[in-house]
Amino acid sequence: MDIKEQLKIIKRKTVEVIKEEELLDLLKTGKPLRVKLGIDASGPDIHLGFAVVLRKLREFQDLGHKAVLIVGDFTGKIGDPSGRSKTRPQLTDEEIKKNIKKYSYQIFKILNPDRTEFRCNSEWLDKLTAADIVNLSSKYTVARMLERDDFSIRYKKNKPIAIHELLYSLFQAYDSISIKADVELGGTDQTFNFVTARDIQREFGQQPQVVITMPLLEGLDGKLKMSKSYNNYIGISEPPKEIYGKIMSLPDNLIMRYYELTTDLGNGELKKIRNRLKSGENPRNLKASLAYRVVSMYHSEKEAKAAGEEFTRIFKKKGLPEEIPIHKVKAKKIWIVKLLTEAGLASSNSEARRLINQGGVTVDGGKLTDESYELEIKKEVIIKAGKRKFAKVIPS
RNA sequence: GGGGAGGUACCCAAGUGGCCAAAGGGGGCAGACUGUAAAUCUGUUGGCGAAGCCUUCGGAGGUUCAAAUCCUCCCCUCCCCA
Repeated sequence: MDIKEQLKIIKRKTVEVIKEEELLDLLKTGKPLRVKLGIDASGPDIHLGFAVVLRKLREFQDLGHKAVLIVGDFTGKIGDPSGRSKTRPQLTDEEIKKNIKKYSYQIFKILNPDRTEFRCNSEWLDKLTAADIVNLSSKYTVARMLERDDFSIRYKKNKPIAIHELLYSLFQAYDSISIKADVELGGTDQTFNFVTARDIQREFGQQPQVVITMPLLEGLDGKLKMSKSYNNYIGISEPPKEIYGKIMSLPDNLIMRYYELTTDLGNGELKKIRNRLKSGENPRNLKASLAYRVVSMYHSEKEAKAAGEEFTRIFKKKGLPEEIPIHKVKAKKIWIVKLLTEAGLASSNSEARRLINQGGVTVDGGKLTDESYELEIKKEVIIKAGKRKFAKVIPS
């Protein structure tokens, strides 16, 4: 393919390419490029935000380049030695292996396995001696580290920054050296690390990597970036109706953003959708077709359709879902509060009481307001708690 | 090493002997409304089958009828000086 054409594809929907001329030169060589992407060894769900980056990586693969996935198992194994971060628990080799498996299952929904190389950074980081680490850290200064937004904010706010956090930045750079990355891909929040890597690579006599950053997708709350720790994410391997429902719960002002970043629609089609929104079409419909698209991408059109129908049934028509979890009860009579807790509709008796008092509980469609009610279990009964939780209670 | 300021629930943050299961905000949940799990408004937000009790304000002890609050020791963070 023509190099200009390649460049155009690569640049689509990116935020920044550092530097474009260098990328052009690399493309001109005609060799498959090594495109680095770092992933977390703790193996969380891959969400739509990360998928933005993965889909870009897939585009590289389709142009004949190689994806090099770096599993951060070194940092994973150490955990956070200061114990400050709960999100960095210590992982064993076993767990890491399991996580990689779990990861690849999700990743290959997007990437092409034939052009993917999985590497663990403990491969080279484990081998570093104290002398190596001193040498590596001599290549960078504290002042430059503190330029990083995240660090400078914390520093100004008198929040702690542990020294190993600074080191981790350097280790990431060292990853790039070890795998001889031509390009590194990631979200805009990673810019600093990626650029640091360029400097360090130069110090080690290596051609600096080209840095390509992608926009950060906002999460369900509409404000913060999508992330597991904010619990505002949509995982690509979540069940179809979860993905569908979560997209329906997006704030309306995020509709276009999601169309742009989570689908492969081109400018023409995006424009059409933008016009439909402007002309006053019910945003609900546009969200529904977005949800349909996304579910189709990661599951199938058939499942997307089913998820859509289910959504209409439950929320528009206030009906019942297709499948309702069954809860068997032995006793002839049971206290409603206890039943809600046992059936998993409430996490504690207190919460169950709250639900009842707030009018969130119905039994076979009838609202229940007495928290001391004893329910007789003679036949099958459908309990609904809140808008989305159901249980079918049957005598056993 | 010396001096100072701090550590409160999911997060931020008030409270400096009883009225404190702990203000306020964020987030979560529920209800109303609707176009939907949008937006907006209202309510609610430790646990235990009533009263009452139990656990929770960095940790361990102590004083007191009573401790987030006072005392002792310890751990952690930040600032200034060296």
